[in-house]
Amino acid sequence: MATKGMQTRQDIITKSLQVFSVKGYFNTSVNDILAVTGLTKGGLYGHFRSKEDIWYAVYDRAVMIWRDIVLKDADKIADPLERIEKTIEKDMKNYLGADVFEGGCFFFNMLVELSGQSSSMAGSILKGFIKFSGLIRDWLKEADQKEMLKDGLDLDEIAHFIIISLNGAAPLYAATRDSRVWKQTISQLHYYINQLRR
Amino acid sequence: MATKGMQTRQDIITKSLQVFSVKGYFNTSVNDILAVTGLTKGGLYGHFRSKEDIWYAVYDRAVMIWRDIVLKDADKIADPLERIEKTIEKDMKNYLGADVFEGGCFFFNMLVELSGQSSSMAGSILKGFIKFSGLIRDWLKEADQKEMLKDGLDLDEIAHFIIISLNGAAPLYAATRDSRVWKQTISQLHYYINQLRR
DNA sequence: TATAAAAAAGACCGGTCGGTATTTTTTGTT
DNA sequence: AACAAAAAATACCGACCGGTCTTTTTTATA
Repeated sequence: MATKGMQTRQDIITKSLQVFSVKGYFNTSVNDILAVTGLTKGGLYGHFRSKEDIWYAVYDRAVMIWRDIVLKDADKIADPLERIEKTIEKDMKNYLGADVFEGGCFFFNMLVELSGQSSSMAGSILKGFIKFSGLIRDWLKEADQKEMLKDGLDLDEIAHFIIISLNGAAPLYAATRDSRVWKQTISQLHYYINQLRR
Repeated sequence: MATKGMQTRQDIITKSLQVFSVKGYFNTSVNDILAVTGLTKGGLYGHFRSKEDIWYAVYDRAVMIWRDIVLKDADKIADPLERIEKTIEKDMKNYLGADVFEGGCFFFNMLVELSGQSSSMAGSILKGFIKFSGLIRDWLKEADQKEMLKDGLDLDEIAHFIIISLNGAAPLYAATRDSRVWKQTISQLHYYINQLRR
């Protein structure tokens, strides 16, 4: 029944994701998307009602891709600190460093560009970061309960700081394409986390 | 001689800086700048030849403002590690947290938005970050020469990491307006730097 | 206060923006 | 192969984009 249409829809999302990640939201025109998909206005707007609609579909896809790379099988690592370090490594090496999105980290790029306009789009992304931060904090809490951490640490703050460092690395790598950026970030966060150990 | 004109030119730069920092480069239209300056097309284009020209003037101004807040009197602090910590604190508290630019960190926002288009504009900003990173590294080197640091540290890597963390904090604060973002970043970088001490 | 130069206003340019309505083509099913 | 429905193409819309040109107003100086 709905086979060809669904394929096209998925293709629009896949291609638009790359364009958005490189050119940003505002500087990507619908015509850019038409050029990259090979469609025409009518063909495109048969699948999406607006450019913003496309973006939301793209965002959902990006979340799936990221999660699949960074969080997959994380629960199989028993040691919570090792789990955190492995997640950091995946985020830097397999996600950012592997150029999964041509423009660097789709989420962070979009947060920067859209938060000034305080739209609901920026809110979607922010929620994602808060969720990721909460996950790291839960893992830290788990490590704390296993008495692996020093006393008196602010686990929320530490989780935030890790997210912040991962975020900060993304645009610098995207701008330079120098793999040292993410390699050094892994290295320094490894050092940082080791200092938390009891 | 050239008094009124210069005043207007400065006013255009001041107002455009805020608009660019909030709306970004592409989503800021020349009409936005006209609205905020109260000028008309003719009036504006008498002072600048293009939107990009305005941006470069804005960038130079932003550098001056940032430097004046973050680096002023840094050389008066004898202890290099203390100097680094004080600089971090100024960058977070007096620059980012003081909402000097409405949209957060002008430089980082612009780097994110413009690096995808690989224009010379992104290059200008990147050079600035590299310079800042080099400054921190020099200070670390100074600390190392004074035997304040542990052995075997990669000072370049550490400098990069500090810049990355400062950068990562900016958009998260801009999006949330939660002062904990920059406060925690100060706190965590303080902790991190202390671990470098011999 | 006359005057030339600087500054600003205002009308206008071609091109592109996101989006719509209608027609044509392709698709999957009988 | 017929046919209805889905998909895509085409032509078009008003609004806005960055930028130019000419005219009017304001400014500083003599």
